[in-house]
Amino acid sequence: MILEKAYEHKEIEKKWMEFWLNSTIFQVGQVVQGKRFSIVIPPPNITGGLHIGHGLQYTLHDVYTRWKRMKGCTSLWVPGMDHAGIATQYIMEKELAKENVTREQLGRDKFIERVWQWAGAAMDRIKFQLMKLGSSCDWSHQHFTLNDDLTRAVLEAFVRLYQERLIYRAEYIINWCPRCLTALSDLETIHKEYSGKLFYIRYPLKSGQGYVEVATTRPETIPGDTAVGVNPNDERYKVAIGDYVILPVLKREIPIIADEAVDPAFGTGAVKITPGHDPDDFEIGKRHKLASITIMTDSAKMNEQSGPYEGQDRFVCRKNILSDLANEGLLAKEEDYAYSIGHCFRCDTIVEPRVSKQWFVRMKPLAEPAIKAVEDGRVELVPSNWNKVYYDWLNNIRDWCISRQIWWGHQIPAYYCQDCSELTVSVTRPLKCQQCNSTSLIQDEDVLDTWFSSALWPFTVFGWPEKTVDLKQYYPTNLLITGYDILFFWVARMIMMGLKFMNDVPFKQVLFTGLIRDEKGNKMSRTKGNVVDPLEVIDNMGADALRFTLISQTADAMDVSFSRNKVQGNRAFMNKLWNVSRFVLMNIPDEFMVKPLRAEDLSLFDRWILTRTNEIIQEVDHNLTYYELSKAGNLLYHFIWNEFCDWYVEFSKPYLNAPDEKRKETTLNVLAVVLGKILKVLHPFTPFITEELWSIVKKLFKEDKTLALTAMPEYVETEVFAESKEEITAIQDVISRVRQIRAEMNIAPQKEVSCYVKIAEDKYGELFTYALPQILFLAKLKEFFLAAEFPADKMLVKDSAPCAHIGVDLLESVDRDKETARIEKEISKLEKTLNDVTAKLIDKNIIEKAPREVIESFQNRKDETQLRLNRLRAHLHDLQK
RNA sequence: AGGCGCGUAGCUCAAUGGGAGAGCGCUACCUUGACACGGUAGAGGCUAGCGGUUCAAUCCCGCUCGCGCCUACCA
Repeated sequence: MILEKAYEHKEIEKKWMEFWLNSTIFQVGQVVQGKRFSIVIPPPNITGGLHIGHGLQYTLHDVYTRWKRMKGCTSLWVPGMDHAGIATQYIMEKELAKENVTREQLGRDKFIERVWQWAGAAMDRIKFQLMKLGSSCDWSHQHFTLNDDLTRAVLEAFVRLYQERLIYRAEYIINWCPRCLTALSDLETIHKEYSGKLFYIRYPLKSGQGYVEVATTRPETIPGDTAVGVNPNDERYKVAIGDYVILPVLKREIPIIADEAVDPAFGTGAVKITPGHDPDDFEIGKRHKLASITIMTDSAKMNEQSGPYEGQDRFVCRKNILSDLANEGLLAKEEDYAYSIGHCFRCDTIVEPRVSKQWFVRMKPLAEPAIKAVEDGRVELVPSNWNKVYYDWLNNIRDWCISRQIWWGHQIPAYYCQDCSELTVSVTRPLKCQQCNSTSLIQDEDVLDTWFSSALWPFTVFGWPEKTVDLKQYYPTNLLITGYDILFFWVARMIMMGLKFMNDVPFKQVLFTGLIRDEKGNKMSRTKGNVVDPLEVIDNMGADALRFTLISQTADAMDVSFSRNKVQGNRAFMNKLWNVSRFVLMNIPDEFMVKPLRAEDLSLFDRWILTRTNEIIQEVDHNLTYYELSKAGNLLYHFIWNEFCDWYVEFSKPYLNAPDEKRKETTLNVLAVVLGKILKVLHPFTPFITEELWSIVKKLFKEDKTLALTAMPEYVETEVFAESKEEITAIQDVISRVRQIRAEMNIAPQKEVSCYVKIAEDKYGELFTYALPQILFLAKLKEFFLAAEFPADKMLVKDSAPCAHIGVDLLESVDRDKETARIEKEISKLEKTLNDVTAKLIDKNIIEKAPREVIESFQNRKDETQLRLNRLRAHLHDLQK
């Protein structure tokens, strides 16, 4: 079978994608024996398609899933998606806006129905994208956070935490998005640097004798002030403590209080206290039993508490208040001031801290075991420099606001009695109030933070709270792969919840990936328009090329710049692999079957490539074990291209074209064996092309399994011949030197010349004689002579390698100037090396203190360099005669 | 403010306590029956700066400069 001349990924990827989709080879059985590997997907959300960052993460998932499968594990990758409450609702509202409909007009049920339609389409699209990428998920295990089974589990978890008082409902200051009209957790509030102003405002003393000056960035919250705070040790204000000031604008009396939290060095040392709209002030207010006044509506317009400003947007109000203060002479000064300000993670609106009744998870008791799990190694973070960040966050953790005032999500299973206002928390709707038996119960309107359900993902996908076989077999999972950006959002919370509900960690290792940036290192974002669509890249250059590029670039969770050029380079690599396979198949006769290799049949070249193949197999295994993905990728790239293709295949050609049938057959055997191993080792990285090639090559081995289900090759000691490497190096050196001379002397590539070598050691005589066909072929030589002395009657162009002194007879007059220049250049290089190494060898300190091996290596380098230098100097001398 | 990371060839990035590499780009030659998504040869770097440890530093330590990110209740 002859392959097409170039690798065309489109047809082939389509073929294997359909095969994988329609077969059950990636489905794990109900009850499995032996080693297991399980990994759950960080569920992509249904707001849109996958981006290139997903592409990286899911490629790594697939590499490990396939690798473990080929290493004999029952390998399960659980796919799924999450419902992304706020984000999805945001998008749906925008969709509805196109139809001039609001969600309120539609009503909750109809709205949810619409979102489900959207979700269905989105999930299909994501599944398609995952398939395009080559993902070997078990689709029979697919989950969605809002499906009935997971919903039940989420509610169950909520109820249990509530019963243990780890979930509570309280009035508290939270981050409020005035656009999404919902509470946000601290993590969903993105702090950004903001160039604003610091305003100094005078609050007149009640006595009428002067004023206290406060500094604030938010004058519009003045109507909410219920005190002015100073530090108790601040001499300037000691006498004022307990006194009252008149709140500007509203003319209300508020006390001057003392609190340690006030920094005397900042501003004027006095601060307005607004418990209703500032988290710190809220805490101070609690300590001093101050009133908390909410001065804005839920969409951040000033409310009736703001007197004349009622109805104004908060930023309009700021301007107006400032101008009123100025008119009254109460605005002392303003100065430029940069500070950070919270924004909604989804819609980027500036959040408004606001007091409201919300549901919270008590985090301290959950965080402690999670810290311990990483400390004692039950969970290993890779790379481990994330440990510190993880500990730091958990040690300073605050309670987690989990209620959201939206419709799309898990509705909180809390029911309020309309008659006695008793609260009942229950997975299923209670028939009557537990207190008064009233049947008039209303469920809490709010839904849970999406991340609450995500935190439960590693066990809910296996059927929790039922004690299922899956749960027993696949929990804890082996590995979690995700971006470091959701260490807190997700990883830490999963560990906490896993320990809480399963009494065991959710995964043993966490591999963090970097973020993918554009070619210039900028963050990708839809607004910048620099996002890369993985499907477009796959269509143009192939999924394997994309995968291999992503793998080769990822190291130590460092951010990577995505480069189309690199994908192009790897597409060329795929083509190279295709063509070397084509070469092997073209040379193999019909009916040929690979026979077991016998050491005595192997040529030097065979022994060498088998040695290298085994070394690579061992190294790649090591790299994957230690999450050195880019090393593994680069290793394979260079082995396949620069060793197998550039050298072994070329060495093999003279044998394939020679009459020695036995030699030819062994060579074909080795070509097939090495190619087969390459396809297997490469398969987790580039599944499509390797499956396709294997589907043809496998006949040679009388195998019929699909490549994904074959066993990963292992290091075979009997196929390792250490001495072959040095011998091959000598042969390569001779060939390279001749090629160099030819190139520098502008000898036409097709012109065959003669070559004379004076070998450095006897053993090379035998070696070069053995490799004569290869040397003649690859150096494009007519004749190759082993000589004690170079023939005196020839004008040779000479060079020197460690194994031999080489003279090439160009059969034309040598340009003496050119040759002189060439030799002088090389001499100067060698002289530098010689000087460096000689200096080391006469340095007493080094001689006395450096290890013996190092000294020996210096000595060897010196001898070798000296030898080559002598030869070239002699040659130069001859030239100048 | 604290923490983390980065600074190596034109670009994107590797590497190692003892001779600095790759991919792309660039130059020259070559359409040679696996491959022009190719081949052969080549140019290009006082490894950000300063100091320290060491016989030896691109690598280990400290400082400086530059860049990026994360955390934080600096009004």
